[in-house]
Amino acid sequence: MSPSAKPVRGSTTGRPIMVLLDLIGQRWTLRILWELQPGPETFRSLQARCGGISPTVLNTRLKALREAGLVDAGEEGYRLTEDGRTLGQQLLALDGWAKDWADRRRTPLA
Amino acid sequence: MSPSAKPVRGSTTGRPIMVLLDLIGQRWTLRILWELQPGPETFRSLQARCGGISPTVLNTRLKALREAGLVDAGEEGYRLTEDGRTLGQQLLALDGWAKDWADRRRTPLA
DNA sequence: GTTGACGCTATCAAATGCGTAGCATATATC
DNA sequence: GATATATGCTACGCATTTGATAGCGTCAAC
Repeated sequence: MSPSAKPVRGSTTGRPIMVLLDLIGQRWTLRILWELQPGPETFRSLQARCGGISPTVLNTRLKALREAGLVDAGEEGYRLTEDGRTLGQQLLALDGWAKDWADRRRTPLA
Repeated sequence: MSPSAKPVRGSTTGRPIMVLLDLIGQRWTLRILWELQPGPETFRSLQARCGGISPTVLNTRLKALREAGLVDAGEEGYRLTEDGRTLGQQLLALDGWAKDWADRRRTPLA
């Protein structure tokens, strides 16, 4: 049986956004995508970059990300696919948002 | 002591993006933000919208989201704050991306 | 042949999430 | 006052997920 035969946690609609939210709403998934943005990483270097994430979880996440077509494994290790990179763009936008958000939180009333 | 004194899971850097990734990289968090976008919801209606999420988790997430300043509770129930709405904008962008992504996955080679 | 790095699995404990029941409050209806 | 309904939310016990640690099998260097 396919190991990707999970019925999608949060929803049964199959709507892409729900599938995506399910995927990235798992611990470490977004972080892994984030850390892969600069370039390929080996399993162990990626593990280090993610602050010592356990190999069990890292491997599970990498499997899911590969099945989702966001990551693949080449000679240089794991890297983002084309889709992974465009999703990474969205994360960069989030990064900008997060900075403003943090500023706003430090200065409760603008 | 503040109940928000969690040391931030994924990272200890305190970088806003990491704080954000930690927050939204929890099951249901993104989904809740997503469901609140159209307008305020009561605890129970929100629970229903999220496909029967357990009240335990819903309450935990709502607390975190309120502490993060993304959600607040008014007369009409829970609703997005200004920050929550702008983050919601990012999610809308993600929605668009997810649709394209799903299309691409159905058509392996464009 | 030993040392080191690699990807990854095994094992078990701890944290998190879930389903169900139900409390306390409020409002409305009798 | 008793009953009914809806609210937000907590308690409990079990299931799933995550986590830390150890270590295997492979490979290249030495």
